[in-house]
Amino acid sequence: MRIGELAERTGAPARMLRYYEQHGLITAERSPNGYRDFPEAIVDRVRQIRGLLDAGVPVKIIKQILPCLGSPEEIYFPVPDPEMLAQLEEQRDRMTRKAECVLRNRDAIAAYLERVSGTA
DNA sequence: GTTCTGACA
DNA sequence: TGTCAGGA
Repeated sequence: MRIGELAERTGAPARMLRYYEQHGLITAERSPNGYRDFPEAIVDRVRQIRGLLDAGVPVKIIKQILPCLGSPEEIYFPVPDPEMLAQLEEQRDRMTRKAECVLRNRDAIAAYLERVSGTA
């Protein structure tokens, strides 16, 4: 499929899909006319990438763990690389802190909403 | 009409 | 990331 269709099916703008390809997050064949030709399977891959990106995982890290993502959403390393493991641990901690921050703000907003709902 | 590359308020 | 340019 061409980039336009993939964009519609994944919700990721064509602009971003080209960006992902540039950074090796996804690969695409080339039609005679130069257009990118994406395989059916990358729809799920793009969704995984977007999920990671939305979670705040930098492209650099995604590039490392992407090849370890099976069809499901599980992560496993057949041969754990010490350096990669260290980076993933840092990433995990960053995500933990961010998650806690998000939760705190959600609770603050929820509390505010409860108070004003009584006012209205 | 759709996509391509490169660049930037 | 959005968007414009200049081509194909």
